[in-house]
Amino acid sequence: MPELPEVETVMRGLQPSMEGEVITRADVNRPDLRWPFPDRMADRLSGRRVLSMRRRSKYILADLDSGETLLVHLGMSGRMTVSGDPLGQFVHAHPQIAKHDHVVFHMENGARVTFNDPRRFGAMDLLDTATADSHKLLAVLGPEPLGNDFHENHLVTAFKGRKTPVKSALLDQGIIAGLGNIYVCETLFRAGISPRREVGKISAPRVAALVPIIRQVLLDAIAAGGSSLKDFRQANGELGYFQHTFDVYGREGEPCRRAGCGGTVSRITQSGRSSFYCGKCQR
DNA sequence: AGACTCCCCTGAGGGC
DNA sequence: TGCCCTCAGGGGAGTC
Repeated sequence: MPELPEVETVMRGLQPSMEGEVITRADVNRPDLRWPFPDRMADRLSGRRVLSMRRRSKYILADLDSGETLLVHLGMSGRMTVSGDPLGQFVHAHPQIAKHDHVVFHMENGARVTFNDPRRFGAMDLLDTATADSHKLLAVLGPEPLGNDFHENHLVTAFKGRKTPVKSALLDQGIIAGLGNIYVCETLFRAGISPRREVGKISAPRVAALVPIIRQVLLDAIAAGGSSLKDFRQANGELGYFQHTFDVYGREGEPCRRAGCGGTVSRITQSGRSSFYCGKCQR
């Protein structure tokens, strides 16, 4: 499910209920998600104040007053939703434990934050805040596409001489962090580049042009509250709606949206995942 | 090093 | 209605 825009949307939605607030109690309803939870996770969360929340790639990070940072990954089907807000800000109330509600945070302010993940590809961990960036899941990440470290030279260097298809390269979290299948497809459509194109054979100007396109695709998606296919929900339970503006993703057999193109959207499989593109205007 | 494949897991949707 | 098959937004591990 969640790529950078969805994780950013969830994190922003959680902030009003969690940032600066105390976790009175955490209910941990199973021993693991993708990996075992850290030792005594419920105890280490209970009574802690959340000092700040941020996003790195597809991870949500919450710095606690204990000197530890809670790391959350939503995997493919994970949701974090807020209910029980005493201000009535969140009308999506589900007071009972539903199927796949694996972790529930009870906030001192009355909010209840529920982590629900049917497929359990998600993850949670606790790390030392001071050395969080060197955590093995974070240390391997490339620059944030919306940050200053992501620029034309970075991509030109990363692509130089490599035979990887551009689809695979943009999915590589070590080259650029946070893109997933949907936004890579949409990016390549806007750039007019075929997903099969070897990165080493894309001219430097076309590589450079990817930078603002990637940023704009992500900003557009964040502004739309992310994309909801099957699973994604914002923290208040609402759908995102960027999926209504997909140019190629999920549009196999439908007409290309580029003005005057007249092509048809194709689907191919690359490294086990579907790529959608117009073979006529993406070269 | 780089490029594959497989796998973790549940649920939805299509064909019959 | 039900069964079986395929597929899904991520990403780590293992292999060549």
